[in-house]
Amino acid sequence: MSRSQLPPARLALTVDVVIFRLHDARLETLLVRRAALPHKGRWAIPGGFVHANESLEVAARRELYEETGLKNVYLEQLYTFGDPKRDPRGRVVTVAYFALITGAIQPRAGDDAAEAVWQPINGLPDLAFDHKAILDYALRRLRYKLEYTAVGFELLPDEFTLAELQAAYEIILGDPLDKRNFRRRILEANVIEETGKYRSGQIGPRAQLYRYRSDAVAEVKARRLFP
Amino acid sequence: MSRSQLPPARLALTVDVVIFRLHDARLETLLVRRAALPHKGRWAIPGGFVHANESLEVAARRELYEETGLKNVYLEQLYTFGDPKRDPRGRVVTVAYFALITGAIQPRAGDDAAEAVWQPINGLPDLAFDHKAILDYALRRLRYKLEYTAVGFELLPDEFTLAELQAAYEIILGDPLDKRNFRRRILEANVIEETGKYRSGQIGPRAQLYRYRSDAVAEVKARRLFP
DNA sequence: ACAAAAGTGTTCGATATACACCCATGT
DNA sequence: ACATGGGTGTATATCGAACACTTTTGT
Repeated sequence: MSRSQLPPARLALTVDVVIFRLHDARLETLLVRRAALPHKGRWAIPGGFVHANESLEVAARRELYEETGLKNVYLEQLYTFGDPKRDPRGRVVTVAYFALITGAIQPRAGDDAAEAVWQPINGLPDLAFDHKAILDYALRRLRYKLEYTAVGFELLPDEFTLAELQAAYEIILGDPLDKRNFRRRILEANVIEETGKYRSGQIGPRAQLYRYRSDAVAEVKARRLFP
Repeated sequence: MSRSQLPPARLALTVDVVIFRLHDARLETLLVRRAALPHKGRWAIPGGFVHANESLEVAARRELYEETGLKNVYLEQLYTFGDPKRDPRGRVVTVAYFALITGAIQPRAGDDAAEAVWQPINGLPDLAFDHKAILDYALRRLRYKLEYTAVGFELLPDEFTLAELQAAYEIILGDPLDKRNFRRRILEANVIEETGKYRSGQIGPRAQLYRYRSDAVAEVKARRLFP
């Protein structure tokens, strides 16, 4: 207990943001190569210190913006990692977030990163600190959420075809889904609506474009979307 | 970014532990009355500062032990609350946990608490800091977990009757369950086993006592226990 | 013409839900 | 004897899974 006055702290707080995107039919995450010690030269999840008067989510969004130039993307707190030995410099507790973005963003290396690149989830390099554990955790959470909620849309552009949406689910969940069952479920879930527009330019018939229904509820006591 | 050296921190880290128990057919949580400023005299979730070389979970277990004398109970990280204004003393980030305990424990007030008492979830008093939000979040998570996993056992003694188990679920989920369906599901889920012993001393037939199967898996891709 | 991809229903098995009585035991 | 509470099975509705063909369009 003893909550009456703040103790002098040798303590730092960071946020790390696992950023996912779909690209070339693969799930990818953004990694930076560390330019400084410790773990200089190793790959890491982008992140940094929380500023003095900044909430955790604002800090995470700031990091995300510095790396990708994106605002207003899907972001969710994941878990807080606080093992006393996780950082050799001292006590550094990190609040991990995960973000889902859309499209082909050129990453920008921050001041502490030599490079920033998209890495496919399969075949990741060794990671600095406990970042492997953080990434594994984020991936589990992404798959879990995808089965229960409509969060998959966050990885697609504003308008998409049902085939593209199904492909996104298949890539992340890792196994094929039945086309007719998929379409029925996603439509009955009432989370997307037709735009009235079509995608053509391909061999075959034009495909109806859909958009996410901003007024969709989902989530609360929702039945599993893909059991 | 700038992760090369630790900044001087005016920052404190606490853990807060929402402790649930079942008592008198009600769900209760342990609250302490604050003995010091800020929020002196108001009710709060038990918690305190994380020590220098202590992991977050160890800190949470220590707080739990100080309040209840219990070790080895169910404990799970909930969420990290870090709004810069949540504590008037300065920047205090708290990692919230929730714990499930069993039986009639006499709470012990810590050094910063004037009293520690069990409060039924319905009709809670005003809480200090952002503790109302933390408690609401914990409650949502408890209900959610109960529907999908077998975590309800953590609120019961080692041996229990099916009627007691069903009552626990009904209290927490808030609506009645069909006796025959409940028994079928919980037995088919294969998470409990007969002890061979019976509870008697009541009017009516003796009730078989069950125990949690320690080798039960559950959780991973488990079907919803009570849809 | 041909290849690629969009769109569309039905059947069958599994699971969830609703529902009522008998009997053992303690008072 | 009576009140309390433990234990048990079935019928129906709903949901999930498997499955194939036709049509459109670009090359």
